Amino acid sequence: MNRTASIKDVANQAGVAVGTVSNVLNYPDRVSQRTKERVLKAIDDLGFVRNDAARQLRAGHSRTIGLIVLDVGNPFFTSLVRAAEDAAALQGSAVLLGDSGHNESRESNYIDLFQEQRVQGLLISPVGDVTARLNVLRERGVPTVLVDRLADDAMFSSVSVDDDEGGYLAARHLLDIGRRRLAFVGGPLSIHQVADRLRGAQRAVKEEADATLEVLDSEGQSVLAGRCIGNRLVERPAKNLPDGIFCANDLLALGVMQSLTMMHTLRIPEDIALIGYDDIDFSVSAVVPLSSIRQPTEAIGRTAIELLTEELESQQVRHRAVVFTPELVVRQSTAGSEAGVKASL
Amino acid sequence: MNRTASIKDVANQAGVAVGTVSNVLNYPDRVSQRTKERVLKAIDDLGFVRNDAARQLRAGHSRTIGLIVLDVGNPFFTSLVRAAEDAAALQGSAVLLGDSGHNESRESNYIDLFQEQRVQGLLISPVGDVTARLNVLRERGVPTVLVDRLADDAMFSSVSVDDDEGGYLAARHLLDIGRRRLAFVGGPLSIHQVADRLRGAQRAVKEEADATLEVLDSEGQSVLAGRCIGNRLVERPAKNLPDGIFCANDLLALGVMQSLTMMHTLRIPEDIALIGYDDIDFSVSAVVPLSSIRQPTEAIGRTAIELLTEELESQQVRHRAVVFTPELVVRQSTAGSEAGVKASL
DNA sequence: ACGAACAGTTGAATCGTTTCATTGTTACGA
DNA sequence: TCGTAACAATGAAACGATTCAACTGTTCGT
Repeated sequence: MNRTASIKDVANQAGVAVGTVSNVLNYPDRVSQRTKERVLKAIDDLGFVRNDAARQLRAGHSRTIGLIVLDVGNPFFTSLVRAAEDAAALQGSAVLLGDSGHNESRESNYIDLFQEQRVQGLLISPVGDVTARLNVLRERGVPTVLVDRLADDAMFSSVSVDDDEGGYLAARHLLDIGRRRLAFVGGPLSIHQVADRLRGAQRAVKEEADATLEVLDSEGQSVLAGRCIGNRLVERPAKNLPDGIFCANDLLALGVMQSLTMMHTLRIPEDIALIGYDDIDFSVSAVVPLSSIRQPTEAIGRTAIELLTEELESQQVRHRAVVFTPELVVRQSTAGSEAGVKASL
Repeated sequence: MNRTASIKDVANQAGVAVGTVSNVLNYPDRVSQRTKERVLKAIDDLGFVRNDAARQLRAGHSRTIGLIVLDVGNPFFTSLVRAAEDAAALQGSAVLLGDSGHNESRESNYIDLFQEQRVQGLLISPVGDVTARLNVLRERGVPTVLVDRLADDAMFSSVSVDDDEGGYLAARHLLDIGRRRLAFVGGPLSIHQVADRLRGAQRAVKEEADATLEVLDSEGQSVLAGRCIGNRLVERPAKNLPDGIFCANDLLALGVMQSLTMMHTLRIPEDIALIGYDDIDFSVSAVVPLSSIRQPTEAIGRTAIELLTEELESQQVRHRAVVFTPELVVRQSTAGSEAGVKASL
C-alpha cells in the first residue's frame, strides 16, 4: 500500500524545493517555464493530489459552506440546494449538506460538525432557536445567512419568502371561487412557515363575513401525513366537510388528494377545492393537477450564497433581509365553477 | 476578531500539557477525574472546538465517505442518499454528496474533490468509464463500491438491482393484460440502466409472437422529457398509437401521462396502459395512479455502506456483488380489462 | 567593472492535532 | 527501606501544504 505522494515527494522527484512546487500550484507566474514543466511532470508521474486537510490547517478555514435544510426529501429544498451548490461552485466553494429533518438535536449535531470542519459560512433553515449559537459563530468569523426564514433582529442576513402573503393568496383564491367553509391543513404550528401561512389565510378569511376557517393539525409535512388527514375527513358526514382546503405544502395536498379521490363520492374541485404550497414538479401531474403557491427556489438558493459571500468579503456589512413574493398558480384542483379556468402548466 | 481557541489554549487555561487535553478528548479513561474536570471546564470556558483539518492531517484520512449520484432531483436517489447517510452516521462517518447530473466532467470533478478531501471510500453510480481512476484510488487505499450498477469485473464490490429483470416484469405485465403494441420510453440508451430495462422488455416481447416493441428515445429522464415524448405521441393518428407504454422511470411516465391526459380523447389505461419504474412516492397520487417497478432504495443505500465498511476494515476482502430483485407494483394505470384489479397503495 | 534591480528559487516556520516514549508519582509487598 | 508495578502527565515529533524573508544568479546601466 503505497502512501499517496506529498508535495515533498514531488519536490524530490523534480529536484526543486517544496516552496517551488507550492508556487507552481498557487502562483504559476512566479515560476519559470522550464521549472514549471518539470514540476508538472513530476506531479503527473507520482499522481500527486493536494491534501485538502493540510491546506485548510494552514489557511485556518476551509473553502466550504455549510447548508442545513429541514428536509431533503421535499422538492422545495432539493431545488434550493441545487441552486445553492451551483452558485457556490461558481465562486469556488463546495457545499456541505445537512438534513435536520425538523429535529433540533440533528440540527445541533450538524452545526457542531460544520464548526469542526471550519466552514467559511453557514446557510440554515432553522428548526429550534439557534440564535445564540449562531452569534457565537459570527463572533468567530463564521457568518450565517438564514434561509426560508426572516431574520427577526438585525443580527443576520436572511432570504425568505413572504409566507403570510402566500397564505393570503391561497385562501383569497379559494374565497374568490366562491368557497366559504375553508380548512387549513398543516402542522405542527410551531413550524414557522406553517404558522405564517395560516396567519395569512386567516387574514383573507376575515375579509368575508360569512367565511370560516377550520385548522387541521397534521403530523409533519409529508404525503403520508396528508393521507392521514384525508382519511379522517372522508369519515365525516358530507355536510360537515369543508368546501375549500389549503395545505401548508404540496406533499400534504397530494396526500389529502389521494384519500379524497380514493372514495369516488367526493369530487375535486366540485365538492372540495384544494390548493397546496411550493408548486413542486409533481403537482402538475397529480390526479387532479394541483393549484399551488410558487416560490422562487432557485433565486432563494442563489441569493443566499450571494449574501453570504458579501459578508465573507467585507468585514463590516450591514445585514440584509431579502424577501421574495410568492405567486399563485391556478390549476384544475381549484378550477372556478363560474368559468372554465384552463389548467396551466 | 478573536481566533478560535486551540488545544494549546485549553492546555494553558487548564494548566496541563496538550497531550493531556488530547487524551481527555480521545481516551478519557487515561486521565484522572480531577484533571478531566479541569480540562472540560477550560474547554467550555474557551468554547473550544476541535479542528477537523488538523485531525485529518495527522490521521492521514478523513472520517468521510464520498457519494456520487446521477441526479439528486430523482426521488430514487434522494431516498438512497438518505439511507446511506443514516447507515454511515451509525458507524461514525459523514457522507459527502456529489450530483453528477449524468455529466462526465462533473463526475470527474467530484472524484478530484473527494480525493483532495481524502475520503475513506467512495460510493458511485457512474456515468462514464471511471474504472481506471477507481483502480488508482483503490491502489492508494480508497475502496469504491459501485451503486445501481453491476461491477462487470471482479475489481469492485457493487450493489445493484436487476434492471433486465425489472424491464421484463414491466413488459410481461403489459402483455399479460392483453396489450400487444408496446412502446418503450427512455434514453439516451448509453445510460446503462435504460439499456438494461429495454433489453428485459425486449425479452418479454419475444415471448409473444404477435407483440411488437417500439423504442422512443427520450432526452433524459425528467418529467419534462416525458412530456415531450407524450406531446409527440398525441399528434399521431390513433391507429399508430401503442396500447402499452413502459417508461424507464416514473418521472418520464408522469410526464407522458400529463401529455396524454391533457387531450381528453385518450384514456389511461383503457386506450393506453402505462407503467413506470422506481415507484417513487408521487406515483401513487398521479392523475391515474401509476403502476411501477419498485426498487429497494433503502436496502441499496444501506448495503452499499456495509460493503464499503467491509473493505475498509479488512485489507484483503473478496469483492462482492449484491443484486436485488425488483418488484412489480400494479396500480390503476395498468388495471387489467379482464378483472377489476384494485389499485394498491 | 561595479552595484542595482529583478526574477527565480530556497527552506525553515507555521497551522492544530495525535502519538508515544519518557518522566514523575504513588502504593504496596518483600 | 527498597524495588517495582501501576498509573498520570508530559512534551517533542510527526502529518502536508503555504508563506515569506533570505538568498542566488542574471541583466543592465553607468
